[in-house]
Amino acid sequence: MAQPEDSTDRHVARWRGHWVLETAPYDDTVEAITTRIGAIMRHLREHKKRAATEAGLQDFEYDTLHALMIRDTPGTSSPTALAADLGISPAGMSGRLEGMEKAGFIQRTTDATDRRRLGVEATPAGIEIWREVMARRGQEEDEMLGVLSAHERETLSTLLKRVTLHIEGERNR
Amino acid sequence: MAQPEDSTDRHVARWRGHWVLETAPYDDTVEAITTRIGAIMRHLREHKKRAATEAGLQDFEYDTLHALMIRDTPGTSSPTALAADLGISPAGMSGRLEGMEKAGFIQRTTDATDRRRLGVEATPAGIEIWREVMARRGQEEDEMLGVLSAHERETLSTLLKRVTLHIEGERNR
DNA sequence: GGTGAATAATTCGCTGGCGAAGTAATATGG
DNA sequence: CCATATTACTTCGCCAGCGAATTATTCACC
Repeated sequence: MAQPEDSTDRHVARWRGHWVLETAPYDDTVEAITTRIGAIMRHLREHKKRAATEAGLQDFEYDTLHALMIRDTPGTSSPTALAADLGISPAGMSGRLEGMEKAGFIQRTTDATDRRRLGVEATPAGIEIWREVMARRGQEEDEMLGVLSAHERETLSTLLKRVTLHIEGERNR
Repeated sequence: MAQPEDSTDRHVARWRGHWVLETAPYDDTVEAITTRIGAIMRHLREHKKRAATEAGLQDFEYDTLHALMIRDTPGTSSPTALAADLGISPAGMSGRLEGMEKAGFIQRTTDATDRRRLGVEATPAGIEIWREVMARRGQEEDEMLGVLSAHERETLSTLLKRVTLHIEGERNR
């Protein structure tokens, strides 16, 4: 039962001492949750980056392929829609697609009925390398969450869902 | 009891149909957890960015001040240590400090005993504006996690801690 | 105590990404 | 139908950050 400390415990303990917000009282548990979520994300992000690099992709190339593959229409999109999904500017998208087309990961196709529109398609080579990275990420996620029992994972997922429902609901109000 | 769907539910449902990893069986709950953590992080990150901007700081300036303030020695550090905390290169740090010193948020001081070393200190103005952003972030975190009861927050924090202990333990092995 | 290794920060050349302006094509409405 | 607005992407000028090389200082040890 006596859990050892994680870095967040140390952070919060230090924090409580010299930072008390006058306006809102400082809540250890809230701070601990957000800090731990941050730590987990950082871990996953770094692992993703490593997996991508080892598969021969730059981080942003993998991100682009990934955004392309997880759409409702997997492997097909438009530059504008992709940019929106990725949270980058259309200008940045042009640059990425240029390089990735040259590298053979994606292909730009022209739309027959509207010549302003482009299509972006993942090539077989792109899909293959993306799958490679995905497999590694899946393994890492399983490994990471393997410390929890199936039941605990359900609990965790449900609690997180309450939070995401809340923030997604906010946006539509 | 019948919870509505969040975006992750939709993502996972779509996903299950057209993506099954041959090597490791695809686990809905694991995928849901990581996706939701990602959604929460993105929400917090965007809120942080907005709060910083509204307070008159660029995102990276706030990050720098923050890293400086949450050290064991709050408000004081060296460029190298700060760069390591922030995960940026020493070269990038030089640039940031240059701009932030001009803007009056931090100050570089010389070390009396070792003239290679510099000190970085947050100025009163820097601390003030950082606190402003912190207050907003704290409010947002409280608001976001306010959908959970205190008891549920404890549960969530504990489950997350099991995970962070695991990934932190890995690193020291 | 002088020479070579190590350490701290900066400078330099380059890259990815941004916002704004530009180009090209399609939609709209009088 | 023609003029104007809108939409989709690209180009341009700029900025933040990276890795490598540079400068300045201190440490280590024979």
